[in-house]
Amino acid sequence: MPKRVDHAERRTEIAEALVRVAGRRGLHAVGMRDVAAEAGVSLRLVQYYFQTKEKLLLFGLELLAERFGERVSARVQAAGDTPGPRAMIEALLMAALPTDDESRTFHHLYTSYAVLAVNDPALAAQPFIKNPDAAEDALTELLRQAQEAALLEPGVDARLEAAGLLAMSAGLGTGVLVGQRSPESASAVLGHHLNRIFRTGDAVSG
Amino acid sequence: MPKRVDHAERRTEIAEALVRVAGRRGLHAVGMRDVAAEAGVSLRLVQYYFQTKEKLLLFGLELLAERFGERVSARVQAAGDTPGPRAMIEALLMAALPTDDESRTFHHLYTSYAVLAVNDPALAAQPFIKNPDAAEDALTELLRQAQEAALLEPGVDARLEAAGLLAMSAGLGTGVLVGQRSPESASAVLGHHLNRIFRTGDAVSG
DNA sequence: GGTTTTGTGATACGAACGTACCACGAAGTT
DNA sequence: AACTTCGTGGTACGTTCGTATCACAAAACC
Repeated sequence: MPKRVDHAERRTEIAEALVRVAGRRGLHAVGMRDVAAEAGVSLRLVQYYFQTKEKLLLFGLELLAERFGERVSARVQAAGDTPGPRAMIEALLMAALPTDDESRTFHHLYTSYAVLAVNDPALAAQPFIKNPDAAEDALTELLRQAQEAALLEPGVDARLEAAGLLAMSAGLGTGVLVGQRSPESASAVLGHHLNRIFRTGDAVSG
Repeated sequence: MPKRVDHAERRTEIAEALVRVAGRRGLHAVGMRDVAAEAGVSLRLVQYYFQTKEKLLLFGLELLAERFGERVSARVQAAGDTPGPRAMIEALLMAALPTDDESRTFHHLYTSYAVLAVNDPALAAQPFIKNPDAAEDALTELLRQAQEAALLEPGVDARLEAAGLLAMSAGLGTGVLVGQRSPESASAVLGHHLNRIFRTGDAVSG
């Protein structure tokens, strides 16, 4: 029976099953058996490709981060067609809000991992948790470009602003996730803050 | 042996033990036996005062919310001595940042509960999770007062601003919690945003 | 072609968990 | 004084979980 199989591919399939089932039932409620069932393989196989649950979780986080990074990039690039850096900045921030199933799952699981990371050094060491975040650098750069194009109000510090906006987006995301706030209201808040940073469109063209 | 005992008091003691041990080891890792040990009582007693683990968790969340509310109120009122509404606003926002053990535990556990609430209707229905938040109303009111005193830049929408600031504070708090960011850097970000909302102090007095 | 590696299944094991049960002594009640 | 209620201890039960073990067939290798 054993055809030679691509380990990396198999691991990805299983980790995807992990993400799916954890998104549905919560990361805390997911066991090896659930992942196996969701992936349509035996428990043994999950053990075979990942030796331990911790390794599976770690890989799941990597996958999650990678997939979400791709999603955000795609959205930002798609917004690149629209003229002006604001469209890209908005795309970056809005992509992180839990507006559809995919981003909801992402927010949910990322927060779950963040909570686990508080007591788990191995998780805390993962780049996606630990890093000053590629997103912050990217957003800072976008803000700088807007600044050079004289699109921003004076007195804006690009780096601090980027950090604040991302934190706000994350915080709003959690609010949406737990049902405190609608996606529309979250994006209204974000929009208002962007309005206070960008100079008014009319004034610029006039 | 059985002296008559105050149930409410006992329940509080046990729930405090839950909060302590969960803050140390993570909510997901806490069992009834751990709570019993931490509270210095038998497993049976935890069962006696709370029939089920779910009820214990629910009560723990209530306690957490109540205690933290008191903390924030105390800080805000203490800042009331300093002239100007900005001090109070800053106190409100900074009190939520995980700068010491107490606020760290609060952030950690609140986030844990929020994650659980995604898949647990009983938790999601808890006021502290569900409500548009007393904090948002309070902050909105403070901003309105500042606005009437002509302390804010024009174009600020008090309610949207309040929501954004709270979300930012929460997001920054998570960053601090997982070690992405230092408390100092978080409060710098918050401070910068407040600076952009408040009119410059020099200009006001001059 | 024999042998080692590789992929897969089934199942067992020990620990931990939430909960339930049994027992008993001290207060309170009548 | 008899009886009921309340607080408490100890412990057992059934489940679930992560992991380990045994077994075996198809492929790869020499």
